[in-house]
Amino acid sequence: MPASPSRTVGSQTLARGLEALKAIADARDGLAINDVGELLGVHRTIAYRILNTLSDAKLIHRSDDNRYRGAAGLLQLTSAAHDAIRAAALPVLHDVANDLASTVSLLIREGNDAVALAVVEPRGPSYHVSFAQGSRHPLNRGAAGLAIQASQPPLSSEAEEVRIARANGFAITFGEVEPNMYGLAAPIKGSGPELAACINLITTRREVAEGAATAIVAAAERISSRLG
Amino acid sequence: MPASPSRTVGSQTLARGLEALKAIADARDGLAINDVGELLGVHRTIAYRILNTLSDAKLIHRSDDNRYRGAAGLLQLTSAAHDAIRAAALPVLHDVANDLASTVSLLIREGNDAVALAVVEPRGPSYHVSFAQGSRHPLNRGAAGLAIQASQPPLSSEAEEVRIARANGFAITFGEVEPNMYGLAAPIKGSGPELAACINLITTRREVAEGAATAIVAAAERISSRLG
DNA sequence: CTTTGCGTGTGCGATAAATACACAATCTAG
DNA sequence: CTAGATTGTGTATTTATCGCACACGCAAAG
Repeated sequence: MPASPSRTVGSQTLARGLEALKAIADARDGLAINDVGELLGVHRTIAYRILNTLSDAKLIHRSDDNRYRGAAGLLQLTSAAHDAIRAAALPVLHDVANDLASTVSLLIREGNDAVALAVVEPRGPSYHVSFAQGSRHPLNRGAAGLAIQASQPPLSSEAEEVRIARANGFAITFGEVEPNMYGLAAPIKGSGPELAACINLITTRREVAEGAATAIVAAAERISSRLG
Repeated sequence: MPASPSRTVGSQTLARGLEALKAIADARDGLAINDVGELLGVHRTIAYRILNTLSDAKLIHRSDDNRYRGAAGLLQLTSAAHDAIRAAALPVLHDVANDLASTVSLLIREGNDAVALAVVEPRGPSYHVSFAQGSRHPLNRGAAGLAIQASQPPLSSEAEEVRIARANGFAITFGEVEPNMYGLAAPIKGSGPELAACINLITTRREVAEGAATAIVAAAERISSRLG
């Protein structure tokens, strides 16, 4: 296999369709056919047929005003593979977020990224930071990446911080993902070899991060036990 | 426009890709390349290229065991158009579900269907019925369809039951969607002309349905007010 | 060690599917 | 009514897809 410097082979039509789908899902007020054609840089009739196919799949819906918006069929796509851990984690995340008045999230490993499966903000009008579910950052940056690696069996190639995190039961970092933000993460054990996960707290206040370790570790263990 | 009896024109490649995407998202333990090829009835290499494109879009992820599973990018597809009403409704739905120990849901109009944007089951080990979010049924069957129509300005063509529902502020039906199930629904007002919605309770017990009307109507109004 | 089998990734010619154009139909505005 | 903007469809052209052939890596068997 000659190391391929080029991009992976794919299919143009599908890629265009997915691009259109994402754009429509993101648009708060829908997109018209011409918007989509322009966005994709293709003839209007191409967009028309792509939109037809997406509509047939119930992933988008054409409203009476001839604009396309995301359809409820998108909700069915939330992967069954992640449903179990999400369902187990959400109530715990809510409790912790409210107790600590901070944003907490559930992250899993996907390739070399940590991605947010769920993000829960504290109830009420407190100041707190947040970020979008589905967002991702590299595994080698931030507390979440350390905790996720620590949730897996030790590797000879792993960094020193991972070993420390595994020994401590949690990881804490500052400014590695976002400037001036503390991250505190604990691995979720027993999530299986194909599902490495952690729970993560993010805050701007040092004293919150340092005082939350036991609560976060306990929450991770509660989630683990709910997975049995 | 001559009434077209044939199917809408679309694009084959995109349709196959979406079919693969749905199958993978549904599979609890992922799919291998050959599974996908067989499922689509196409050559393995076609599936391979489709899966590449879906992976590039971060909608699926290829794990170390070479199986494809739904990726967290799917979460980003939840339509921005529905985010506002979902976020406004979810806490209210939780409260009502627990208070009444019944499954409650948020439904919106999509064409001639009512589709479930959110389904919340009561906490705890009580007996209750449920159904999947994203599922749909025709607008002209069940309490939800009546309530959704009642949330819109009156039409001359609308059924008598819709007028009654609008006058009462809620609708109640029995066995129209599922046998032996009571449905109780209240329109959510002020959701805009392109977003007709209702809140719906489903139960097997007549006394629960009949006693819940005021609570459901109040919940619908709480959601309305949270949309301002 | 070699052989066999299985699964993955890629190059390439044939062809079916996507593309872009032309035109019809519909609606709104003036 | 005309003019313009938008949507939908038939159709020739062409390009992206298709499906095969083959190379590669790995693991179990001989």
